[in-house]
Amino acid sequence: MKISDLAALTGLTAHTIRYYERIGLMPAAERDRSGHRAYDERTLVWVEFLGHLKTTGMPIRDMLDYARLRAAGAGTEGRRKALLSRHRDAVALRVVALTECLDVLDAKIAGYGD
Amino acid sequence: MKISDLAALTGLTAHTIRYYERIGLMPAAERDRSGHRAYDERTLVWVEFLGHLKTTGMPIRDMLDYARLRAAGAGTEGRRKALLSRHRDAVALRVVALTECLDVLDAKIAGYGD
DNA sequence: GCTTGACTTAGAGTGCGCTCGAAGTTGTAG
DNA sequence: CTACAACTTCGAGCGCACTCTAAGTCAAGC
Repeated sequence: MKISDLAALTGLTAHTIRYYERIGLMPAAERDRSGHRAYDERTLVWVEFLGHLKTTGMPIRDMLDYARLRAAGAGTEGRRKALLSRHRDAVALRVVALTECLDVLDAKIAGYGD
Repeated sequence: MKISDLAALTGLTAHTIRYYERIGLMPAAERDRSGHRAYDERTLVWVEFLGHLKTTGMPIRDMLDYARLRAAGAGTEGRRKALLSRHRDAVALRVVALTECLDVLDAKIAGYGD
């Protein structure tokens, strides 16, 4: 899979994928015989997971912490779990906040009548 | 109410309040006899509403559209309602997306065992 | 063989939303 | 009268997450 394929599948641009690699969010990609990046299924899964973290508003610096723990391999599971759990709780709080704001918006909208 | 009071009540800084005024998010503040900004209750309500828009991720340029319609007064209610309705729907979609991501996170966290 | 287009690198530029600093003025407490 | 804190304006700087440009390489199709 070339970088354009990964880009098409993930919705990122090739530029962004190289940027993610550069900052350490993705491991250095394998290369084909012409020096082009070659990706496999595992990378796709990882990028999609990053997408979930991004959708939920995790800053890149925290994704980097997680990526480094993942790269460090065995022995870091506890810290990875803790990191994700903290994030999960923060997201749950944001869902509550957003839901409350929806009520405010609905009231305001209703106030404008038909 | 001075700018520091409004800042304390809203959680913004005085710097940010002046910035909001500068870009047009807030009308030019009244001044007391020494040239200091003097706010009333209505401003507080407006800033709190801006806070709801901000919490729900509305970009400042959209808040500006809303603020300009509001400043234009009567006759813009329909457009104000439409703007808020569009935003409301976008927020509702984001709540759904976040909730789905919460499931993904929970599954991932569970995968790390105890 | 040559064009075309996707790839490569390094590094500069962009848009957002603040955030801060400098330099000066004013109101209040001791 | 003097400190001192809080206010004023203007404009520069920052952190984030990309986003794009330039200059060059490479492989495949006509």
